Amino acid sequence: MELSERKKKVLRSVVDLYIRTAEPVGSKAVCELPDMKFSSATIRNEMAALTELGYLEQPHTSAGRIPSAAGYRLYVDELMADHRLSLEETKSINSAIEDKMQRLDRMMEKVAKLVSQATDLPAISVTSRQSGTTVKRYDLIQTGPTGVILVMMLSTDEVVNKLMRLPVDATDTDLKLLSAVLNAAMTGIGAEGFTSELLEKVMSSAGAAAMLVPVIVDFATETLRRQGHTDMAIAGQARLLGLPEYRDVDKAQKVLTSFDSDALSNLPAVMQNENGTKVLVGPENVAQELKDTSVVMTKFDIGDGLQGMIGVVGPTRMDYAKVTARLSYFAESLSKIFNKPEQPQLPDGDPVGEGLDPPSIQEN
Amino acid sequence: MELSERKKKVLRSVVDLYIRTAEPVGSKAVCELPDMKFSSATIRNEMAALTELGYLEQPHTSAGRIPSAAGYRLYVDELMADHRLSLEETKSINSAIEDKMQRLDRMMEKVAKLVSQATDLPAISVTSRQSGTTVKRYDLIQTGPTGVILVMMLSTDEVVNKLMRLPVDATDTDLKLLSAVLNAAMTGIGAEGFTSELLEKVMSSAGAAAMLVPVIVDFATETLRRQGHTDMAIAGQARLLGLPEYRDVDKAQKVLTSFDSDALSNLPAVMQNENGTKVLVGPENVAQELKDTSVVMTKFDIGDGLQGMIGVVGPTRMDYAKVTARLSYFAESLSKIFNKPEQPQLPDGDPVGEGLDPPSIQEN
DNA sequence: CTTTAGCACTCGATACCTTTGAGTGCTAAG
DNA sequence: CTTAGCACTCAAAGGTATCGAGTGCTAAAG
Repeated sequence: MELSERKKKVLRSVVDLYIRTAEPVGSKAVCELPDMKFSSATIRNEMAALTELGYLEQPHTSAGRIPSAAGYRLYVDELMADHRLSLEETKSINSAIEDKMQRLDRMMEKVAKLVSQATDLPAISVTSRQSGTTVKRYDLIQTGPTGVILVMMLSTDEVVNKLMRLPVDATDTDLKLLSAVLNAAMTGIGAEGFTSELLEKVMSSAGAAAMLVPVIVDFATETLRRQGHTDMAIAGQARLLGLPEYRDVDKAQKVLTSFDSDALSNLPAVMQNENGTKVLVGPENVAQELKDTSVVMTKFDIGDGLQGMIGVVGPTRMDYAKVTARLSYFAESLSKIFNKPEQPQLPDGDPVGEGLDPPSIQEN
Repeated sequence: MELSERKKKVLRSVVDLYIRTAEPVGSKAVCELPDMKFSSATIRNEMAALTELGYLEQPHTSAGRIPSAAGYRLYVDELMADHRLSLEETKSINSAIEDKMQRLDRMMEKVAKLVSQATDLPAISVTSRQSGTTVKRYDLIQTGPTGVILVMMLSTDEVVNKLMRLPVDATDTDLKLLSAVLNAAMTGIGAEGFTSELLEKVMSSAGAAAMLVPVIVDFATETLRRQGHTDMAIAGQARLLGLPEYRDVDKAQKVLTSFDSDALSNLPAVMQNENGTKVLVGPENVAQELKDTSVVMTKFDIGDGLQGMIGVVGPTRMDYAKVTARLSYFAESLSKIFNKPEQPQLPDGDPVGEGLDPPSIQEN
């Protein structure tokens, strides 16, 4: 059943006001809004109806109304105005992302900080990698009589290295042999492929530098295993305490504690089949600790099988329009940067992420 | 002037009780302690004297006493019992540090988490590197027609790499030439040494792969600059909210916010000339935000010009004995691990870090 | 039929007051 | 020097009255 235009307008007003004030909204406040042409009594009737329909709730008889989860859903899906970013906002976001950073995890830490700043809420950034990474290529570089650097190039084109010491002298030829063996036998297989049989086989044909093989296999296994891993950074936790709903220390503590625990580690799973921005409202959320708390997450593509996500955690009352707008913009900027890896380039003036899917919302 | 034995005993009792209960300590509570053989009236007199001397304070007339900053100092310096770790405690610390981890920063993140767990307080881990790092050696590895991996070995023996793309085909010989030039001209100099004259000089003699030089110089500069940098991880922020003194959200927020800002970035400077454990008590602390808050930090050596620190942040009332004991033990274990880089090995059963300097304290 | 003004009612929030009790300092006796 | 006793202080806790925002309902007006 479709709501009347007027009901929608009232509902939107209530949500907007509640987002701004964090306090139950009364009929008077609504009817005093600039473009509301009805008296408080009429509004009262509409609000009573909306309460009946389950879009609003009443904390107690003589208080105003607050939006229910269903009310938020309707708001996010249909009613909220899309919040265009001002020029200054896009500028400050861009210049923040601009400094090219070298290491992905450092960068994502920084991004979390920026998102937190932009939204005034705690922010999360996640990178997760599909498993199935393999080593594409091994190189060994000799440094001094017993020093050897192992350089591995992964199937994701990421390059990792490790410095090793060799107890006996090894010639350049020994190392060339070893790397040839490694490249022949140990490329294109995942972490689970490094069996002890393989290890033995490689060692037997590896010549003088064979004692390096276990170290290499260890390192490779560990590296590949880590590749399937998710990596998460959180910033701006303190901002939570600035919000009226978390003046109650116990509530705040529950939420903050859930950051430290791995309550959020199933976020990637939840987002797996989603695209664009997803709003998780209220109870039965990713983590049970987060009643009254919503999570807004946006996925973006890093390339190379890497999956990036940024998001914020805040009260269900948060300003969804602003938050989703900023997240989308961040995500889009980041996507652009990652797709031109060598010369990070700013996305230009276009202020809103038009290419993204509309936000979807999940509730209950 | 030296305090009488009895005064010391009373002072110790007051601090101990206050640490346990977080509430002003009355004469009755003190005289009910097992080995206190005087009546509450006597204790009252002693406490009045200690207040006179500035070691105790009275929040208001009819409340008990709490230790002043001076009181804490005396306590930490002379009075506190050294808290020996139980076997389980050492075991759990060891097994936690045990999993060898590859990347230093990841490891320090993990360590912060562990310290936080062990002390039930927010924990900080810092690694800082003296500047003055240089590149010791360059290697170029060709991967496919246009792919090149740059591997740099730093004077700290750390190895970093970067994947680059070359717009034109380059032969193995071109790369050999380039790396020879790099090794000849660009080793042993710091970030400030990479001038544009040097860049030009190197480019002119670099042959076919010369266009890589600016990218390499950029990367090297950035890397070296980062080397002088401090790196910090914080864990367990939520634990702060569990403490009675931070039920006041505003206080808690101030402290937590100071984590996000760089208020703590001068910690390394403060610790520069200190060894062992340092206790920073109360106001005029590292960060002004941290009134009522103390920081306990322990330095340890990572080697290779790297400096490690772990510490906790908590109320001035924190259990110094326990905290310093655990920090020392952690620090010692970490030192041992870092000094046997290839096969991390557990420190064995010796429960307390006897080799460390006695804790020093700074106040005001 | 819709809108609006009026009004009695509800109930959390606030302010004010009282009570309670832990803790003190002082005095005087042991 | 130590201790029991006692009057005094003052924050914390609890109880009561008041206030007012907001409601639902009714009846009149459009």
